[in-house]
Amino acid sequence: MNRLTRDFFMRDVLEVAPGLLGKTLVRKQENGIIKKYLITEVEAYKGEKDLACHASKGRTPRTEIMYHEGGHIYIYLIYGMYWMLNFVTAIKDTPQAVLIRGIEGYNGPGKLTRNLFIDKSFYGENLNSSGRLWVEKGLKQNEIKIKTTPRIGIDYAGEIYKNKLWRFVMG
DNA sequence: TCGACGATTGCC
DNA sequence: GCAATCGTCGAG
Repeated sequence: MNRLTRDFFMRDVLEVAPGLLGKTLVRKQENGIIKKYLITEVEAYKGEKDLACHASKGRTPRTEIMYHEGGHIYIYLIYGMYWMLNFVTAIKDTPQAVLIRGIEGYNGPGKLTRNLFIDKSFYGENLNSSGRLWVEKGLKQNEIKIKTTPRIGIDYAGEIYKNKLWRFVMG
């Protein structure tokens, strides 16, 4: 079995996020067909101090899952139209998540979820046990070049956090 | 209850 | 450049 285990996601988000580049996102559709995509672009959102992180506003019904242990799926709707796919990281009570921004073939977090038919119903599912979405090994870490940049669309996050190089792109 | 706003996208 | 479109959250 190539599925990444709980331990992979139980680390700090700044380790997990770049570690997800080159890994394989696996989606099993309702008709049983399995599709696999290399992960090419991610962003890290780290804790209540990170003003770009939804958890900066504390524990709410929406952010609740980020306070659980790594490996859970955090999904939310943005601009009334697009579902954003995130993976919770680290141990319990440290709200962190990785936004999956791009996979091979689809660039853009909204287009990605639309094409893979991922929506609110995935909220709270666990990548260790889900029968329809998980992550597997992919490229070897030494085969990958990683570029870092500031995160997209978070100008409101204040000078410190909007400039953090927490977007990771493969290639 | 109400209003403001957003980790985006695609069209003008 | 800007509208689409609606769940979430804090204020009233």
